[in-house]
Amino acid sequence: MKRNSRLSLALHTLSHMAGDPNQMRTSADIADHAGTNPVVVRRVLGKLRKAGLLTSVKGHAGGWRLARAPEAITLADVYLALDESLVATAADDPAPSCSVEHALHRRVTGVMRDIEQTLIERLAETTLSDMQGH
Amino acid sequence: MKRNSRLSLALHTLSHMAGDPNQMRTSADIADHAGTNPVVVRRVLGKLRKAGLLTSVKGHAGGWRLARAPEAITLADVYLALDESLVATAADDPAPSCSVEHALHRRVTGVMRDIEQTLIERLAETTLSDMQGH
DNA sequence: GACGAATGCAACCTCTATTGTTACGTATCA
DNA sequence: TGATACGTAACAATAGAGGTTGCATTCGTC
Repeated sequence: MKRNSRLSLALHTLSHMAGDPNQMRTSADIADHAGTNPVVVRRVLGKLRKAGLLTSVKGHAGGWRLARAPEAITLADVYLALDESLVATAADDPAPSCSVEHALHRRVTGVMRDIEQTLIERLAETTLSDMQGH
Repeated sequence: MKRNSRLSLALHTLSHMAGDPNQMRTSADIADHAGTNPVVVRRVLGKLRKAGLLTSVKGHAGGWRLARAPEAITLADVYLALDESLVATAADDPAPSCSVEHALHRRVTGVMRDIEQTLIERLAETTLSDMQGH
């Protein structure tokens, strides 16, 4: 795995879980299927848990499970949970001194923010159960 | 600069050029405005040139200029010229052995490809001249 | 209560991608 | 001929992500 592996891992895992929502899965099992490491899995799934998409149970017979029905989880939920803004630059550049450049800068960041927002709206139209369909 | 700096630099430069398409700009000037380095600028703008969005002139009084009218350059052109697929995993994972996992894998990559395609379509709706309007 | 299994989390290493920088070749125009 | 600017290669420095180990904590079972 290399690029966008977090999003890929999240989608794989969630899609897999959506096929049998009641089954509890351990990070070790998931890591085996994904060809990675339990700690890496817990790292990514921890973000999904914080976003309320998954629940985790500690201790013996513990593991991970969907927190909601697959119909109630959209790809936008997943994308936002991972908190990786693909398009938008997160206010990294210091505001330029020149006022003309400043206006230009605001215009560019505004456009990129719009694009990101549109992408999120499109993602919100697809749920995990939509992905299940053959 | 850190994340998506290439796309950001490209959009800044192109948007700036769209405001006065006939003026020739040197990589040094652009680098000054963008707060970076002439070589970095030439690197990024070289991709835009290969994609036919810019023309460059060597030698004395040389520099960079738009190759087409601002109305004829969309953000999708820019994105594709930079050749950085933000969403799609470029067939990096080896196909899983288990057939069930294989089907799941194809489903997930298909969804990610759709997402990328959606993003590109959205980008194609905005031109450089659209960005000029405040 | 003790033991095993699982998450939660921190620290670290390694690898890769990107940026920044220097240097040099080449082309163009005065 | 000389100044200017692109084109490109090579290298250092940095940042980010994945991988790994270790350990504390929690929960079920014996």
